[in-house]
Amino acid sequence: MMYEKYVDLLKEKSIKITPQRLEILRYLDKNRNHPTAYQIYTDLKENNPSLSKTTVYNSLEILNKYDIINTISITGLETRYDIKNIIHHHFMCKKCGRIIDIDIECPNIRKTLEQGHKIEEVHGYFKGRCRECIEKEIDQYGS
Amino acid sequence: MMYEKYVDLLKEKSIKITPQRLEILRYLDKNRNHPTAYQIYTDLKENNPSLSKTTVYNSLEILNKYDIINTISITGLETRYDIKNIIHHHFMCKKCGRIIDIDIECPNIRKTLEQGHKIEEVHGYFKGRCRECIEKEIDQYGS
DNA sequence: ATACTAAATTGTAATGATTATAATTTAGGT
DNA sequence: ACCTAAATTATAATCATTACAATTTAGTAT
Ligand SMILES: [Mn+2]
Ligand SMILES: [Mn+2]
Ligand SMILES: [Zn+2]
Ligand SMILES: [Zn+2]
Repeated sequence: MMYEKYVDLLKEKSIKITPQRLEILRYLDKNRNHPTAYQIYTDLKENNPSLSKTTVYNSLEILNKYDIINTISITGLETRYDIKNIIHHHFMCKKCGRIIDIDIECPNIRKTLEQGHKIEEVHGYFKGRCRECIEKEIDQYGS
Repeated sequence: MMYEKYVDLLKEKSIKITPQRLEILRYLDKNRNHPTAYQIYTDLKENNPSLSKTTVYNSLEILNKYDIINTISITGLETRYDIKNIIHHHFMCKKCGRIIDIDIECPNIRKTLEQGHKIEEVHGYFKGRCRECIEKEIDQYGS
């Protein structure tokens, strides 16, 4: 019952069901903070000591290939992962590093299609200073 | 006269003018195909044998910091660079690897600002199959 | 023009994310 | 219960980027 949801997701796509894939899927479902492969690996390793980093990478690759998760390359440093939900953009705070969901679609797709290209992925990334960090600065140094 | 334009750009920002920085700037001005640091390095190295890879990275970093160039993290693998011109998005073809300019701004910025965040960078990335690659496939296998 | 100095350049080594490889284990079908 | 292709694992390799320390240089002051 705890993993049923994820079993179904994998069954739909006829991907082989393994405990590792289920754990990773559940992790991404519970942790919507766009973790790195390494974060997923170390967190899950606590309760699954035999888990291998390679398996995390392999699993993320196949889950992405079958459109169950998304990749985010906003930092330029490492790939972040997001379980697929409604389409949205991302905002990265350059101060605290958080990656925040911005619930908008991209209305610009038309222009790309007009030129004859076929769009399979849309990534909208903003970078700057988040509200919390701005407010903290005001508290500290005055408006 | 050949480098005057780039000398002025650096002077404006009070960045120290060095032959290496001028070469890199000129390269990015002439090569609008979003090259990697390594591509810039190897191409410039031919006529500037003493050029160091570290210098390319350092120069790109400072040029980016002073808003003379942009970084593009569309591949997720390595950073691409673009001399700053009008705001635009990028389309990457998963077949041929080209990164193509899409001349649109992002009309979604409002939503991010509404939430109190301060936007300093906007990155719009599309991925898919470019027109040329699609046409080639049709030629080969029929529509 | 010369001398000075902080900053830039250079070559090399280190880091860190990701991928390749090969041996072992396992999921799912017969 | 067995078989086999696929998945997992540990380890090593790769590749982009950064750190470091010695050398050179741009820009300024003398
Ligand atoms: Mn998200
Ligand atoms: Mn561009
Ligand atoms: Zn923040
Ligand atoms: Zn193409």
